Amino acid sequence: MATLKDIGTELGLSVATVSRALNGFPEVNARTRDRVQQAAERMGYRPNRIAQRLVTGRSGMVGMIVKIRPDMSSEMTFFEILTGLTAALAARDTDLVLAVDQADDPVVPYQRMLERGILDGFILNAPVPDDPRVAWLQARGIPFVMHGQSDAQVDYPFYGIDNRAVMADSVGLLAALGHRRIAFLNGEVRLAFAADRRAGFRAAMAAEGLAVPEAFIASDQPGESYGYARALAMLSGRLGPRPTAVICASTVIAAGVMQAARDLALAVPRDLSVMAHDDALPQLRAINFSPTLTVTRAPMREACVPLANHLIDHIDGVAAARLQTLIRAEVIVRNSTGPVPEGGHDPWH
Amino acid sequence: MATLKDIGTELGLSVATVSRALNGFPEVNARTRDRVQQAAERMGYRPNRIAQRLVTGRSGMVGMIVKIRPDMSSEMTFFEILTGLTAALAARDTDLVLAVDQADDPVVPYQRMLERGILDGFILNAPVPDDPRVAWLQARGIPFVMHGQSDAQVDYPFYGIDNRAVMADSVGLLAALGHRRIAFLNGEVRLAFAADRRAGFRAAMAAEGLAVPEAFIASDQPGESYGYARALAMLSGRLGPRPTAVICASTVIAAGVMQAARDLALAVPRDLSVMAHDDALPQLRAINFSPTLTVTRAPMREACVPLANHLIDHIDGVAAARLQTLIRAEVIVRNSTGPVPEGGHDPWH
DNA sequence: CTGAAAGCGCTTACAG
DNA sequence: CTGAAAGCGCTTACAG
Repeated sequence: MATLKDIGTELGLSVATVSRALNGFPEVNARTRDRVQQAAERMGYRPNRIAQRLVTGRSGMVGMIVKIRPDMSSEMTFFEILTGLTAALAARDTDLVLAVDQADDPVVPYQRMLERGILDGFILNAPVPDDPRVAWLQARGIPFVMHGQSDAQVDYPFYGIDNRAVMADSVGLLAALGHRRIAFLNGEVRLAFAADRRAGFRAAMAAEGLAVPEAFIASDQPGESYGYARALAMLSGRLGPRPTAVICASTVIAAGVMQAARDLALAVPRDLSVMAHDDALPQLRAINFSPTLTVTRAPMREACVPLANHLIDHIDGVAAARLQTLIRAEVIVRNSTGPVPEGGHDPWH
Repeated sequence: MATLKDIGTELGLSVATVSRALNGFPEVNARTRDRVQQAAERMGYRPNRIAQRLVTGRSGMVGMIVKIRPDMSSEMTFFEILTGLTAALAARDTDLVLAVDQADDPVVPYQRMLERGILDGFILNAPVPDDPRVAWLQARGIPFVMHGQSDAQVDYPFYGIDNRAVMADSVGLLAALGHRRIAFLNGEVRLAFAADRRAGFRAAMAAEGLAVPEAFIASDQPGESYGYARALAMLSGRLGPRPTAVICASTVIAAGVMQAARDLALAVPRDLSVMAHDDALPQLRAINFSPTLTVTRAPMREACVPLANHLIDHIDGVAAARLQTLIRAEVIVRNSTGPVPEGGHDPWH
């Protein structure tokens, strides 16, 4: 592998000049720069990242800890993030080091990764309220960015969607169609995003003057069978009055709800309106549902670009306050939502 | 962060001695070693990996390229491998850098990763026959290990299961139960493992003197719906004589076959024997099937230990010939296989 | 048993 | 505009 010294020797220049030429310093003579660049090209020069990193004190590597959950939806999401993130980081000359969390203590895997001593920072995901990882990393001055933050009142970089707005938009859309009995199949409420959505749902329902029976809110790991089972229970009437509309935390859950509707011979949207939040997972596209699914939409993969940039900018010294992005999900009305059945029309009777 | 120099200054020793003490060189005085180790502990010393790597010429990082396939089974498998691999690599003080392959050319992502200049080697997976990545990496002298190799006649390190033996064992077990019409729902034959299994299936059937109608072999990305659809087609009799036993390339496929059997009111194993190869994915355990599934079994996660060690040993200079592991899957007879229906008993008539 | 020195391949003040 | 030198934090022959 050619080094700066090799190029310098070849051209009768010092390594300092070669380094400057290659790094585009303005003071180097234009002809010198050209000669250096051509020689570098010809000799197949590649900078030794390790050496660069030793002197700059940066490793060019960031870490992410993934938690195994036996749930397809989180795996699809993880793949999507992995795709977007590795591309976005590579554009900033940064590598992603992964580890799998199998521990109980939330900070242990971070500590273990840090001890290996080669990380500039972390990408955190799946925040919980008062996430213990935040305090731990902040106490040690380790840069990080939080993915999925939806509360803007924090002092660290994050990227997330406004989950309260998601629920306000969803409830608003259904209420405008006349629905008053709206159910919500949420994700796991121990996660911040789901807690925020639950709060958002309650607030939006209250704002519309609508009641929220306990049976209308469920929460679990996203999965088709969860959606199916809960929808079946709610729609069978076993749990009390039946909802005329269901909001799902994800398209995976919506797939289960749709199946339950089919099994109960309910037509969507005539008998039941269904909508979901859509992370744009390629395996389960809202547009392929039958009928096509009304959603609030915020793609995961694209989100990885600002996510990666926030982290690297923060490592570069940009203040956290300037690295906080809260985006509003897009509302896309398709064919799974419609007016409430007349007079609370009950197709079972 | 404390350095060797800090410890040396503290103790009145040279960095060389401190380095030797910490690295367990035999020549250092026992008391000196103790003092150094205590000081290192007290001062929270962590070796700077970057500096170590600059001088040793090793980065302590290996790469893996994952290919996105919109198929749950490959995602479950990937998670399983990620879990085992990061743990096994960490035990050898090595980090895993991941990238996602979205290109057409199979070597492009490897080239791109290599250009970033910080990898000691690669873990390859999902080999195809005459895999172009092999020649490309060998031409450049880049160490790698192949996961899923099942042909031992190669000159590079690998870990894999003997796929021909898998089929010989499966066919042998069913033939011993009297089955003569055995179908095989294979994976994608463009992948080496599936090509090997197909060859193994044909050879094993021939050895038993059994015919293999074209309709009895299918091949596709593993998935429940594939298993369901193909089993339904075969068992309906539309494609000719019906099989009395089905071998599945994975438990995911077997889940689809079981569902098809249920929908056709066929009892397993009375009317149909079902078996599968089992990668021991925690999300879909053979023991949770009803009836419990007879399998050939070779866990993915455990396989990552020898896989990681082979690669690192190879980077350390161990000859490829000593780093080739071909294991035989275990045959586990459970309740989904039984004697062939009497006289080729046909439950449909 | 320990130390002084060279070196891994870069970057970057400091001189000229 | 270019070069000589110091330095990033280690490892490891080479002396003593």
